[in-house]
Amino acid sequence: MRVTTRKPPIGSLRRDAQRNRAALLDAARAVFAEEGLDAALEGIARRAGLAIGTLYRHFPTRMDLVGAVMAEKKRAWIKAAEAAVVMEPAWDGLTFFLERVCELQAGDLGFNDIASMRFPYAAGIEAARKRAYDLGRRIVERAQAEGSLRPDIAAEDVAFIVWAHSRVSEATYAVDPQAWRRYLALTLDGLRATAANPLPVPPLRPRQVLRAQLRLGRRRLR
Amino acid sequence: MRVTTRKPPIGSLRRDAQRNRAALLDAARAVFAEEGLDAALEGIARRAGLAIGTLYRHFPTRMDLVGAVMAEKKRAWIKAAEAAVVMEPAWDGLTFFLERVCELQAGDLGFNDIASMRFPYAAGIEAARKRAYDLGRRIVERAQAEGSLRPDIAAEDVAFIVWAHSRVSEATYAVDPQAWRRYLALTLDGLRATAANPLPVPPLRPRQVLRAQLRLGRRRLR
DNA sequence: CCGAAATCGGAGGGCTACCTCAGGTTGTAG
DNA sequence: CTACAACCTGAGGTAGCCCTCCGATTTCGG
Repeated sequence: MRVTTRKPPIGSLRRDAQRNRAALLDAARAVFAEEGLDAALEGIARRAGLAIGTLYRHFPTRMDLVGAVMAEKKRAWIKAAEAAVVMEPAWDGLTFFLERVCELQAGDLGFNDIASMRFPYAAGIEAARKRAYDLGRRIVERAQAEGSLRPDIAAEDVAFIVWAHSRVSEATYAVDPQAWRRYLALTLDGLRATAANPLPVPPLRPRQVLRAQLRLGRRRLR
Repeated sequence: MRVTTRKPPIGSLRRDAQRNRAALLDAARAVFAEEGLDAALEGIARRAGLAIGTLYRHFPTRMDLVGAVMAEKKRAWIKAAEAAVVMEPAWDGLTFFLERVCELQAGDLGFNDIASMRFPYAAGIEAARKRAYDLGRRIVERAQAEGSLRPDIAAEDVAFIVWAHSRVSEATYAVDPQAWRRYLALTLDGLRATAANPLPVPPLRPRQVLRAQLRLGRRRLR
């Protein structure tokens, strides 16, 4: 007698579970985009037409769901940075990077949160942010070496742009989905070497950026 | 028989009520500053050492409390604009105005909300914002007439700065209370006529600014 | 077509916040 | 000192959300 019992491949899901998981991700994508990462999980389940228990079975913690929803955007973020860091002239790399990040942020409050806060217990997200910020540093330094980016800027100042943009797109996206481009262009004009006037205070230190990112999070999650 | 009953002057309060009202305002000032205008009213009452019913007796709606707490800052806002609009050169008026507004926003999430959202049912606040925005328009136009401010800016673009700054100071204030000055300086460098490069999209129309302000509010209040 | 395992539903307990109101307390005019 | 209006309290009803748990349902290999 042969034991032909074939277990389903590890990690595979029953068909209904696959369907439900996909529905949850779709709903979460939409809701997180509209409301941010602090959206009500019950609302997501409702929108997916499923019970709250099902959501928790698939994603035991909020961050599990967030991680799954944001996976693609996270990859796009890194890819943009990797492309930007080898562009020539380096100024184009900088503008490409910032434009791409802002594009990802536009109309997606969830990704805004990803880009501007920290989530100490979500390793995947933290890794992506660290990678993006490290690449950002090199992008900045290359543009400075080339002479196009004002030399009194620090890589840490990029965080300002991300924070600022998150609010701008939150306000304007529904009203004019392209409006943020105008604001980003103004910002870029202030970053050119030719625009430089003395800055009143030194940049944040890397540690301070991290603390500032945590601060944003404290208000809304967990 | 003479009726000598002297009613207390209209609007005057019993001494204990005066004390309590002041305590509520103090607590609300602190809590709104830390958490924004959507802070829990029960937390404010708790912090004032009073029962929630007392808070509601003094301030029947949240906006009554907000209005009372923000009165001074509202006046400071208008005063800054009125001073700026007659400064010479006009560029100094513009920078003074923006710096002053950002200073008011810094470390006060409540005033950030006042400056960047709309509250259709709070007439006093709406009047102040309208006045500030009207003066802002003249400040912008004067600086353009003088040639110091780039001509492709619209008064509506000032709203971008307020929105952006609200997030920047939210993130950074606790970590470095002066950091926002650096970001504002960068922004100003992008506004100089000498920094101008073509902008990709037209400014928001006044109506769109109003709608965008409402949008920010929808997420957090009422 | 059966039965075990996987999955699902949704009630339920816990929490926090909103806002109201009836009953007790306090300030003050006279 | 008194009486009453003004004031204060905090329990209580409503609501939304979190997260868990277990009985009911569904899937799927054999």
